[in-house]
Amino acid sequence: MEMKSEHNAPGRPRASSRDTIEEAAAELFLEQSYAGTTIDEITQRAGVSRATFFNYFASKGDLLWIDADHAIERLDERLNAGDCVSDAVMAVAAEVGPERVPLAVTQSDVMGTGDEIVASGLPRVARVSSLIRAALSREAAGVTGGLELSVRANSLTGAIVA
Amino acid sequence: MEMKSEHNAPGRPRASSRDTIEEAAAELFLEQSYAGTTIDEITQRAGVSRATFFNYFASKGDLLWIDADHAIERLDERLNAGDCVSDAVMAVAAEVGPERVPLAVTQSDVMGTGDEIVASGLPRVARVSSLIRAALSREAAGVTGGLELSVRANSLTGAIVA
DNA sequence: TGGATTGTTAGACTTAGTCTCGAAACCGAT
DNA sequence: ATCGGTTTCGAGACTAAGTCTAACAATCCA
Repeated sequence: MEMKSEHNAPGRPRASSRDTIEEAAAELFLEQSYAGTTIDEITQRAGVSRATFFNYFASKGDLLWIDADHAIERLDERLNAGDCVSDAVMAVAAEVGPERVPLAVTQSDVMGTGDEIVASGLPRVARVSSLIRAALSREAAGVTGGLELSVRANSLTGAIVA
Repeated sequence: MEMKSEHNAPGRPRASSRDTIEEAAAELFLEQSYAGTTIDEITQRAGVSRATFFNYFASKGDLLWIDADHAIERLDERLNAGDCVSDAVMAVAAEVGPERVPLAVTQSDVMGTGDEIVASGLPRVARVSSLIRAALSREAAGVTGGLELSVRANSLTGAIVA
């Protein structure tokens, strides 16, 4: 388990661009809306090039789900560590707290449809659902009803989203 | 209720472009995948201009959900006609039948991730959910528990999707 | 014949996302 | 100090989706 890549990484060191980009994006999303700001503007304010943006984020929509992605990773860790499903979910949910409202929510209020936002969020839901399904199938090894499994997993993720 | 706009519409008549586009797209999606065909190719084969495409479809992804959209509209009609929810859902589901597999499904098998496909499908799910929520709230006028309403609506849509 | 209305088209434009290549910054070893 | 190796950063070209505008074509009605 490499923790933080101490200080002897081969190659050029990162210029701490990631945090800079996140901050610039958060600012601009407040000033103008999400849909109203281009990647060019973000990288321009962050003082990095456009190529660097895609070096850190796979798509523009990823910016809306930074916090959620962190939470999902923690959930994954706990599940892999053998925690039971409900415990892991509650623990992670408690960690995030209400002050950590993801940008996605605040933006969906501002924007008209929020259609693109919800679309960008779908892969996260799918991932959580997949994680929980796997964990559930490990828990109840005997019950092989795949469909019922999916249903339970989906209803759980639905509860989480709410 | 205007049925089909008999034959005396003012203005230029449609050149039956819509069906032509749908057919061309279906062909190309089979030959090459969904992601592998551009809108230019589709309109080229259909013999219409690119602008005309966006005159009939709001986005490329809409092509995958033509059948589903028809079903949704029928569902809407039935609900507005006062049918009870479960009856309307069953009726529409019976209408579609298994031979009418939407392109979305066949394509998601072919493609790698199917991520974009599922994203393009989300608005449909949202719409169905919205319709059902509205109908349910009309049915049980007394129960104002908005959250429980949403939960029931969502679980119903989930069942439909499956 | 001459609007009024509607469908079609061409083309420019913006933006997200991909790709390639070269330069910059660091490492360890010679 | 210099030489590879390795990784990040940046510039620019490129594709493709989607928007927009303004012109053109076909039809109806008067």
